[in-house]
Order: sequence, then C-alpha cells, then structure tokens
Amino acid sequence: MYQSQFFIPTLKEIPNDAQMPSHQLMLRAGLIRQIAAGVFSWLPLGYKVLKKVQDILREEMDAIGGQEFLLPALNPKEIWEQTNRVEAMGDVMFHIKNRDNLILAPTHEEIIAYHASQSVKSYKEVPQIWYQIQNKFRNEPRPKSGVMRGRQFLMKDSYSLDATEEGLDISYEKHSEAYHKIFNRCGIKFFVVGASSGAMGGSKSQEFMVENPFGEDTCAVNYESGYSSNIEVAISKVEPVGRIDNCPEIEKFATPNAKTIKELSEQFDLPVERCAKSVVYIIDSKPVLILMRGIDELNESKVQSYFATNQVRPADENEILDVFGAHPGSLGPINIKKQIQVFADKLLLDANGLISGANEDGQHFKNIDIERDCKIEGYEDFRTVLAGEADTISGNPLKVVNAIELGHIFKLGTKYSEALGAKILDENGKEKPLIMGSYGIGVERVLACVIEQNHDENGIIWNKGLTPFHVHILGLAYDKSEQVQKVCNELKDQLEELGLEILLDDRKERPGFKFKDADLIGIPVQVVIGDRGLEENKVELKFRKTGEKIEISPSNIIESLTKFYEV
RNA sequence: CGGGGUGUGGCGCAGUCCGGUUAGCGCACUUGGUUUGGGACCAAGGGGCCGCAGGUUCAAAUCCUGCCACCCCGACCA
Repeated sequence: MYQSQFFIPTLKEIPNDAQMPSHQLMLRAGLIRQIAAGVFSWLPLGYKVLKKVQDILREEMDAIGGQEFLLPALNPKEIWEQTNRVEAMGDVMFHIKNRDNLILAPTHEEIIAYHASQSVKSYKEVPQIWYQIQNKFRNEPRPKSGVMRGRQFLMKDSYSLDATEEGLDISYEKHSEAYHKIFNRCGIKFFVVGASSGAMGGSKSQEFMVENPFGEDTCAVNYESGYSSNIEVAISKVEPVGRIDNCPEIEKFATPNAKTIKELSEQFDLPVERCAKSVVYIIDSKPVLILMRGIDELNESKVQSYFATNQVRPADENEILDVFGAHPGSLGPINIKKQIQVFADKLLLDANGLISGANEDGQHFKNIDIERDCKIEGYEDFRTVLAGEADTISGNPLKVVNAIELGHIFKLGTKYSEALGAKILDENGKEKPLIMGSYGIGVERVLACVIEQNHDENGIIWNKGLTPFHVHILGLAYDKSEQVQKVCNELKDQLEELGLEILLDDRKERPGFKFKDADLIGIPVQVVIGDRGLEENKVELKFRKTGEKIEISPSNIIESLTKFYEV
C-alpha cells in the first residue's frame, strides 16, 4: 500500500477534547474521528486494527465451539417486555420515535433466548455457544474517554446454552480460558476479579480488568500473591481495635470545637483508632446507625449486600437531627433520641476504650465498652479496604488502583430462558429451562487498552499481531530518487509475496516529517531507505518498540524481517 | 440530572471584560522557488455568515435573552 494513496489524517497537535492517552493517539494517528458524544467513525487505519482484534476474537471463540450470529440492532420491544428489561434499563435503552414497537438493542440475551425457545428442544442439542461481534446501543448519561464509553459501541457477546449446571460450569470455564488467551494475544496486562451480577441476574460473574488511571472501577490488587478484587467486595487483614486493660467507667466530656475525628483526637490527645465514627444511613426508608473506626470509610456496596437492598443512601442533616437530637459531629450509639438499629464494623467487635459522640451537640463519651454500653444488632465488614493493608493471601500490602472493565463473564442461569420460554426436554422427558451464560468483551476497549499499555511520547507501538501493517518502508526523497523508488518497490513486492502487509511512505515529504508520522502510527518495524545509505549499500532497520536501529544491506533485509515475523 | 468549562477556517489558539476600519496568529492546504536523515525556509494565495435564534444599538465575535453542541467533575452504568 502506498501511503500517498492511503487515508491517514495524522494530527500534529493534541485535540482539545481528548484526555486519555489512547484517545489522543487514536485521533492523532488517524484511527478514529468523533462524530457526536460517544459516537465514532473508524477510519481505514483504525478499522484495519479493529478487524485484527475481531479476528482474534473469532479464532478463540471458534476454538471453543462458538458459532457466529449476525443479530439485528433493531429489536421488537415486545420481546424485551417479556424479561421486564424495557423497564429495568429505563433511559439507557434507545427507543425509536417513529416506530414505537422497536428499540435499539443494548445487548442480545433476549434475542438469543428467543431463538433458543423456537429451535432448541432437546438436551441432545446442547451445549451451544452462540456469539456475535456487533454494535450495541446504550444511551449513556455521560460518554467519555473516546471509545472507552460510547453510546454506540462494538461488543463481542457470546451466550451459552446448557441443560445442566455442570454444563454451564464447563461453558463458563471455556470462556474464562478463551478470554485469557484473547487478552494475552492482544498483549494486554490484565487481572480477573469477582464481581456482583447487578441487574443481569444470575449467580457467578467475573470481570477482566486492566489497571489504568482513567478506569471507572476501583480494585484492590496484589499482583504477586494474585489477590484481586473489586473494591466493592475487597477484604483485607486488619487488626481489630480490641480491648485495653483497666478501661475506666464511661464518661461524658465537653468537646465544643471538635466536629471531626481529626479535631477530636488532636484537641483531646485521643488515639484515632479508638475514636468511633457514627455513619447514618437510610436503608429501605429506615434510619440505621453504622459504627465504624474513625479512620475508616463506609463501603456502600457492602451495606447493600448485607441488607440485601439497593435502597441505601446517607441520611441528610434534618433526618439526623430528628433521630438523634444532635448534629453530625456529636453522634454516637448511646442515648439516641429515637429507637433505631445500630450495626458496627467487625473491627469494633468487643472493643472498649472507645470515644464517640454523646448525641448532644458539643459532647462526647469516652471509655465506651461496646459490649457493656451499646446495643449492637450485628457486626459485619462494612469498611472500604485501603491501599497498603495486608492482603488475605500473602499478608503483603494491597494496591488500590483504578481499572477498566474489558470483559465480563456471567452465569446467567434461567432468568431469560424462563421469561422467553426457552425450554428443553431432559433424558427423562421432563421439561426444563435452558441454563444460560453470557460473556462480553468491549472490542474497542480492547484496542484502547492495547494503546494505553503500548505507547510512548512519540506515538503508538503496535505488537506484531495487531499492527495495521507489518512493515513501514520510508522512502526518503522518494519522488526525486529513482534508486530509492526501485529499492523500495522491490522490497515491498518481495515482502508482500511473503504475505506481509506493507505501507510504503512514497509521499513528497521531508524525512523528519515521515519519521514523526511513522512513530506516531506505530508499525513495529520501519525500513528507512534513502540515497545516503544506498551509496554505501545500506538501509536502516528501526524497531519501534526499542528504538533500536541497525544498518543492513538491502539484500539481507528480507531475512531479518522474515525472522522478526516468523514467516 | 446537578456543578464547572468551552464553542472564532481542517487542527491548536488570540480577540469578548471595556461594542467601532477589511476578524488575527501558528500549524495544515494551493502555487512558485530554495531546501531535504527527526514535523524546513522565502514569497504569493485559497478557505470564516465568530455554535444557532432573537433582542439592544447608528454599529455586535464583543452587551442582553433563549436554545444547541462538546469537554470535565459528580450522580448513573445491562
């Protein structure tokens, strides 16, 4: 391919709208252009790479017996009403204004279950793994970071159909292994975390995460021990507060200018870890006090799962005053004005010598013995894990990192098959719903993550498997020198015959311009051919990743490149 | 949806507070010339209803009102 004829609109300057390196580079290297918030066009160079990601996805899905479907983006609303997801998804689902019975599909569980209900009738016909690589549509409230979170996005989704739980376990495991292979082939460093299944329903689910400062999830990880968990469910080893000897009687004392734990401990010289924090939440419309160490933060996800509800929010100041008769800063578990339930973080189990608000503005208690002085309904882990705490496997410090969710695998169970009547007969002629799994990968996210992890200040650094072209030949003064043209074209022809994809920069541009563009585009090897080198029978081979340059005679270059690409 | 910011040629920006010739700069683009191994230089050009719609005024990129779009923070996120 001659670069003079290939559309690669590179940008010298960083577009104002892009914050994330991958987003900036995708724009600058001419891979994508934005068309609206969360909507992008893929330009030829970007689309070439995107297709290579898809090739890997297809190969690995086919390898576990997957069969590819092409499913409609327009779906009958009726099918979605059967699983109640029109309502559940609410504003996230795009509706069609002038054709009210159609919606834009945000995902495809329903359609898959629909086809299964029509055509899969016997346990003998399963397992099935059905997949698709297609655009999905979600009316994201706030698209961001380029293709990381869009309103239209490409997703590889697969769905497994099984007759038994054991069958589902096998399908799930196959996907887990395939996903490891896929991300490894893409050259992405990732980790897997257990996750909550959210509104999808179902039991087990895991997320494939990539550490990244722009990630929207937070995870606690220790790469050495292999501990990794979404912060929502992360745990760590922390010494409980415990008991001190000779704890005196509980005593009220005046704390007129101490509203925060910090002020309290500093002004009265009290140990921070024994200052208990009173967090007031409204849970299922009822006020609840959760007592925690002063230095800890409440983890709302843990609260939600403990109380088995998502109706959870912090109480406002008026509600607090009404229940406690005091303002925040002086709240505590003792002498609460109204009768409410009090729970405590596990670290406070059986602790004494505690300091807490007296539910009287400007007053605190000290020497509290939680067993003696408080009525605690239950102890549970309510706190958010902090960086540096010991992981539960090795005892070594945890890192708390932002992460991007690249893939998610779910054991769905029978939610969709039951709703849509996807039933089969088992060996005994008994009718039962298919047991489903669902397994997604954000295709564009994969590409963005590859760039996030493989770039430098000059541009993208593609790996051999995803690069849009294998070799970038830079013909210096190509338009002027017949010698350069001849060597460039001979090399291009020979390499193409070996099955390699070649981009030949034949443009009438100065050398520096071509070098900068080549580094930005990021093809793994550059072959620099110019008169200066040819006079000494040399061309230059440059490896993008290391920056290593070697001078080599034109006759030896094929060998070096075939070795590099193992062709 | 709440808060903040920005809309001026393809890209990056100045000008807006304090209204007043022909709206400016860098990059990119066209033509000619000189150059040519890490985003060259000189010269001459082309390209703008200053986001949109109203209003104020002799006069609006600039002031007022409404709307729209995009970005960031938060909420939300099958």
